[in-house]
Amino acid sequence: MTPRRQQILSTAADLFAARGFHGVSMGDIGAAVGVSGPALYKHFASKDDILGQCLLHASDQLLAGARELLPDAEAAPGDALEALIARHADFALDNPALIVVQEREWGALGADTRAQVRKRQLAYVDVWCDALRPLRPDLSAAQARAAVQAAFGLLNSTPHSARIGRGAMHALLTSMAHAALLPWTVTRPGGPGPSR
Amino acid sequence: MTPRRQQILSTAADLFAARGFHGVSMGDIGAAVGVSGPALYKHFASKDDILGQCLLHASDQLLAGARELLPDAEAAPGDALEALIARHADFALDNPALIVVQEREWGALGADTRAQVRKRQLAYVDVWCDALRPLRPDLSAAQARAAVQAAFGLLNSTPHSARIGRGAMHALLTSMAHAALLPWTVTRPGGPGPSR
DNA sequence: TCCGCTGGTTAATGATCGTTAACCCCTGTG
DNA sequence: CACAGGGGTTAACGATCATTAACCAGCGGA
Repeated sequence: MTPRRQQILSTAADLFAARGFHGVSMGDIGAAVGVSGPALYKHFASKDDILGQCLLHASDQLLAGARELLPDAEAAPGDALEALIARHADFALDNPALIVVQEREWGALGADTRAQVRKRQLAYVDVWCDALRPLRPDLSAAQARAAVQAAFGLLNSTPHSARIGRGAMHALLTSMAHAALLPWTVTRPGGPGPSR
Repeated sequence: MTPRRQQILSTAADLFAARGFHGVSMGDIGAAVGVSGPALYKHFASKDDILGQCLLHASDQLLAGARELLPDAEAAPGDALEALIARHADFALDNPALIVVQEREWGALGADTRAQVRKRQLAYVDVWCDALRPLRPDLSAAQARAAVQAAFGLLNSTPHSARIGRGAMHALLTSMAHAALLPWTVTRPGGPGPSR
């Protein structure tokens, strides 16, 4: 993939995240990358194509990252979920625009592209559920999916706040997600807890 | 407020949540309430006015509901956060469209209305922080705000899943939010836990 | 040197949108 | 009965948008 394409996709994702797909014109995207309007058709077939490539790229990255983690965790199954949480937090902190666009604009996609993105998203949720369910046998399959989606909502809250540094945010989000999904495994640190 | 106005606001919120503010035309909103296009100007000054009233109404309801809870909780301060979580989960489950629009379209507002909505949202976060910080003295003010926003993200994940019934969803969300914000107070129920 | 391709440009086209204008019906009240 | 006003209609206007057309500069290979 040519660097121009990547630049356009990244810039468009930022604009879509800030103003919504229908709130951004081709002229806006072109101006943001230093060319003007119709030049974008040399790289993409249409505005919908730009959005589609954004979402396909984002869902691909998330799913591939999660699957990359799985072989390592077979020996210590309890750590798989931990790794998924940390990886997702990294992705959300590094690509807030992709996170926002992915959860906001999937309805603006054509049926075919939407199906492809949906497939990746469902597969991603499945990876999480496979990691969660052995640790939470009290949850039904549907409950596990809902819990995973809720954890995504927590981790994806990054774009709405981020007043503390990236490292602190990462630590906060991962610890909260861990507690939300595996509440009984939390150990109180040595420092002053809330009971005092 | 006349019932027609409320019908328009509610219908518009659903449409805005589904397709985004710029993805909905005045004709769409009119058709959804059974009138056509320009008739809406008998009730609202402009399309932006409709969005503004939606967001003002939503932020008002959330903030008023939270403040209504506070006096009752003065005797038992530890329960204030519990009540806020339960109330927010109720609101999110009952008004998914308002939740989506509120976190998605605030950027499309005019400066004046945006400031009003922002003020209510900040006050709402403050209510949560005031309830949380006595229970979590280990968190700085900024960390508490970020944690509260993350809890919102968790509770607001409702529109993205909701495959289990409302009661089960409410129980799941409140227990996860509790564990995420107050991890050390979680008690394992008598039933079969993950430790077998 | 000529040629074709890549990646630009500006102008034009047709559709859609927010908004206004002009008009109309109904209903309650003097 | 006259009539004012609330709530609706269709038609029209100007702006904006996605997309296409037509054209052009640079450049690597025959």
